[in-house]
Amino acid sequence: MTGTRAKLITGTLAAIREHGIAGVSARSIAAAAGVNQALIFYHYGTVDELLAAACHASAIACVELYRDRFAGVRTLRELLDVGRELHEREKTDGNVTVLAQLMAGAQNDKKLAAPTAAALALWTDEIEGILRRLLHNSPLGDLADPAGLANAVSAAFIGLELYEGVDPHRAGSAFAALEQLAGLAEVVDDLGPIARRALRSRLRR
Amino acid sequence: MTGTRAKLITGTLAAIREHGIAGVSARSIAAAAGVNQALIFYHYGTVDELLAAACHASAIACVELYRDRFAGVRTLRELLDVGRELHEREKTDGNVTVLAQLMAGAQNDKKLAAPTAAALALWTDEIEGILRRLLHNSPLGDLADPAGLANAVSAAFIGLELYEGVDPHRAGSAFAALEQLAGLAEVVDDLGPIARRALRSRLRR
DNA sequence: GTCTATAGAGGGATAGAC
DNA sequence: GTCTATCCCTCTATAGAC
Repeated sequence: MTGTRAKLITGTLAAIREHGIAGVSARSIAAAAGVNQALIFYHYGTVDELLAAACHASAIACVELYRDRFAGVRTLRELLDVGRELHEREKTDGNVTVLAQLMAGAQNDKKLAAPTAAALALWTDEIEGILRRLLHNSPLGDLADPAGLANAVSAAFIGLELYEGVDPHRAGSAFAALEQLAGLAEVVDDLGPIARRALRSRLRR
Repeated sequence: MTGTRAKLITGTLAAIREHGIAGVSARSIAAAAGVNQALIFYHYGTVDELLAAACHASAIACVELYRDRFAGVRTLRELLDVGRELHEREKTDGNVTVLAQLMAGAQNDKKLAAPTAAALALWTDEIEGILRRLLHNSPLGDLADPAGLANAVSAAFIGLELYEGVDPHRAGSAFAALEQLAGLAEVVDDLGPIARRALRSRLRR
């Protein structure tokens, strides 16, 4: 935690959160890390390389932090609760913010695309596992693609965090609407065997 | 179209698309606009002001372009088709890309927050109108909040466009999964009156 | 309204002492 | 590994000629 490389990683994440991808620089990172600016180039060669390393470290750490929480999810309701929790903690923690900024930067800086995609993949793989569990005993199970849905969920979450920083009130109403919608999915999930069969046969067409 | 202010607006949008929010500058904008750099400050005072004006102009024009298309949407399927069309045209047009970059920038540049939120509101208001129509004759109608859902839809779309620039394959699978899910909603929408009543009574609890 | 020129700050990256 | 000092570039914004 006290090594220079570690300081640079946490400093980079702090700088992205504070200044956004448009405002990060070797100087702002070094200031946040409390480290000499030249050390960035000694340890990582270029600023992009450091951003890539920080992106990787952040995703690994954050997914690790939520692994147990994710493993305990048994219902859609619980998945939404974890989402809420993640969203609340975002105000102080800011992991999704970092990912969103890197995604925005990666659109026009192709050296950032691969590390950003890898970080996203860590999240979506985790979510895919959860969805696979949730869908297993659902009448929707064999119709929904867990991997694709996990990607959609991640993308939506990224979009919502960006929305939050621009129009918190509307972002909040979006979260609320999604929870209402999930209530519907729970009802479908909870149908008796007869209704279930009817629904499935309809879905087949 | 040939006035300096108009050139600056279209140049700004081009520069955002080409360089992202991290790479736009008075110089890159002036180059894209084919105009002297000092004119930015003469006409708009600061780069942020120009970004705000371009954001507004882009949203107005793009929503206008899709207004008739939106007005014709009668089913969820048709809404998804418009979404697909918007997504396809995004590769050459890039209006959502611009919005996403401005949202990313607005997280840490509070002068961008209000114009970006206003541009988003133009989109969500349009989508809200569509959803209100779609939900009107649906058993879900009185459970779902059209405004909140419209915000969620917009946020998800922004997230998906960012995803597309970083991992096109996974973004594609996300789109596909959402279309599958919409197929389910269509079935629910298409239930006979008896099943409908049963579903509604379950939802009430 | 448009141009050139430039001030003054901040940027990435390197050389070389320690 | 870490530091200072520095090169050279790009940035925003302004002054002043046309």
